[in-house]
Amino acid sequence: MATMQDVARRAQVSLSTVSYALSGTRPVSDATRRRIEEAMAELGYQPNAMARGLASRRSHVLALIYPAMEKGLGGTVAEFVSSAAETARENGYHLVLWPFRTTQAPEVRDLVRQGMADGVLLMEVALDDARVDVLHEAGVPYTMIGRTRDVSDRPSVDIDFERTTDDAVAHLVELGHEHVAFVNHSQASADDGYAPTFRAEEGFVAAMRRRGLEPHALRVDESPRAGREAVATLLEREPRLTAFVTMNEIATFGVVAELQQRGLAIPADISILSIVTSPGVGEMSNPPLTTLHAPGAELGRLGVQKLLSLVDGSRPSTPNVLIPCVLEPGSSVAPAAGRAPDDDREPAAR
Amino acid sequence: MATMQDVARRAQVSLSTVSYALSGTRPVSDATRRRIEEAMAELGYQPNAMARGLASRRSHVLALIYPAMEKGLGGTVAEFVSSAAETARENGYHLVLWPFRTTQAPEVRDLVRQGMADGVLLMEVALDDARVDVLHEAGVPYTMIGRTRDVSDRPSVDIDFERTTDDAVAHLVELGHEHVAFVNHSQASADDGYAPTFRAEEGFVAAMRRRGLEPHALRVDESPRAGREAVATLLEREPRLTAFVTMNEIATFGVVAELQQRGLAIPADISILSIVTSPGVGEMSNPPLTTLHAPGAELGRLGVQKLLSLVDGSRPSTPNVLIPCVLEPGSSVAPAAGRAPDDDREPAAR
DNA sequence: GCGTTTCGACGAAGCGCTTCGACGGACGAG
DNA sequence: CTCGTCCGTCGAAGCGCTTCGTCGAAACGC
Repeated sequence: MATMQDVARRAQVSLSTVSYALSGTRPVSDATRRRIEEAMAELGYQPNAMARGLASRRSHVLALIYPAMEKGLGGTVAEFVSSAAETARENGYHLVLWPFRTTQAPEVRDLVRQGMADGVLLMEVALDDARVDVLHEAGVPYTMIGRTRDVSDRPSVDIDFERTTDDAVAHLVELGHEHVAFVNHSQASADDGYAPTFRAEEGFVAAMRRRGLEPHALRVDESPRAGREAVATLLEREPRLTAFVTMNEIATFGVVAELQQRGLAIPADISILSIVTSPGVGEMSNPPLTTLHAPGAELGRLGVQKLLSLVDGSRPSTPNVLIPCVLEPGSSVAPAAGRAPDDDREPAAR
Repeated sequence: MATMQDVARRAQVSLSTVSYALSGTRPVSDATRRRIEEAMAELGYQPNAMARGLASRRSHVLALIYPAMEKGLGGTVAEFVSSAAETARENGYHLVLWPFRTTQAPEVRDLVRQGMADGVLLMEVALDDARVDVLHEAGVPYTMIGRTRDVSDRPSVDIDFERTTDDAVAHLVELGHEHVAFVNHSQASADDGYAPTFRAEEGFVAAMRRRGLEPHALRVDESPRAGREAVATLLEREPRLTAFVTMNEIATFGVVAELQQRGLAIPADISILSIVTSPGVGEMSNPPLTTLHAPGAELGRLGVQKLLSLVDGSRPSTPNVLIPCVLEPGSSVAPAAGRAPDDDREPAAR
């Protein structure tokens, strides 16, 4: 493998001149630069990543701490990871995967100290997350996907749950729905400090109250069976329900199945609006679900960009952002039963 | 950040002795080793990854070239990636993500030359894949997930499509099914040289013929709509069909929907056995699908282990392996219509 | 015309580690 | 008691690059 020294010899210049030509840190005359570029091309030269990293104290590696979930990763996570990796690459960085859960803060600290990563992206932060503290103390640039309890000055990008739940409620209310239930993630997720469970619930409750409506929210285990039971519970609590907002993909399938089994047609009798969904999930139901799908790819891109602005002072800094979910029309939402047909159109959710 | 020099000073030994104590490359007395370990603990020492990499010419990084698919990644890919990352970490390696499609062999070559990765894991190899050639020529250790056209001596792990399709057919035949159709991936995937499309089709055809049965295989686009159309096409071709084997998750939902719409009960009238499925997909149908699910996690683990055995001569080498999919019972497969009820049990798939 | 900038290039000192050759002392063999 | 071995340790030479200080020569001002 050709080294920078080889290039220098071939171009009849000193090693350092090659380095400057490559980095642009100091001026190099056009003639010299040309000779160097030729030499590099002829030798197929590629700078050695380790040497460069050692000398510059810049590994050009970003680490992504992702949830090593037992349940397997959902499509949103995959989309996020993929988009993050791609964005990193476009900017000359590598993305390494660090599978660490909230409890593994010490491991994170050790890895960070090895200087392998210039910055860290932290997915699925819990409300109280020791990993964040570790990163903060270590002084490594980092960006959270999600937010810790205190909505502090810590750099983050996140889904805008308030906006998303409000959009969902608004969409349904415009169609005449007044009795709407919310199928949330499980109690177990809440116990783990999984933030979306709280933020979405609060958002839904607020959105309903704001419109003078009674919110019916339920935390439901991530299983079709629990989804079926949720329908039973919620319909008992409020028989006049005409719509469900769901943020629990697996349970949603149970909800659909149970409603159909009870002879309730979707969307004629009951509407279902599934929020924060993974790509393609809507299509897997019959009828296809109307969804507000999670902006996984966008989060990945923005997260990396934000992190890079922290790592590399020369890039424009980007502010903390909240991204709402995007409406993807399906066939599971219709005007509330009993409404005049001229209300038939579905207004945009935004 | 403490350096090895700091540790050496504190433990009153030379730099090199610390290095030997850490690596075990040369003997170090117990007393000395103890002093060194104490010093390391007191300083919170962690060896610098870049320096170590430069000096040893070992980055301790594995690269995973994964399909930067437009369609978004499926659960199997996510499971694979996650398991690969975890296995790498358990062995003291990092996993970096390189999103490159088949056409980006030059980019792969450049990155490899930068010496960032000790070895490369290549997902979703196409039948003819320039990336493999590049890796081969560069002399980097690599392992393919999947296989190229010539079933050569190239290191790989893969799903055992023959076995999986044969298991599927066997399972159905034991239940009395004689007219079975296969819903494959799309023609487009075949045109891209996507190997599973071919291997599974060949496997299915062979499995049917071996039993004296007529195979009905169809390549179907990855959409529910195409799945519905496939049902129409196949039922027209062979009205006596009692079972579908599907290897196309999105289309499968269309298949289910179309059958139900035609008043055909699943599994009473028609059985559906979905193969090479992502985790959790079965539960998303109503009734839940019986599946042979893809061993994503196992492939990830074995792929990394194989690669490490190539990278690091001191590890036991592992042979090329083919892993079959695993039966996950659901409620979409039953004895063929018209069969006696005493045949009611579902035999194990192998 | 001479001193002073400015520009472009050079040499050398690291970055923090691995690894090779060497060496002193303890120990067994003769 | 002496010589050869082996064990444990040390010093130094890189690994391939970045970056600082420096310096010659061309360009400039008065």
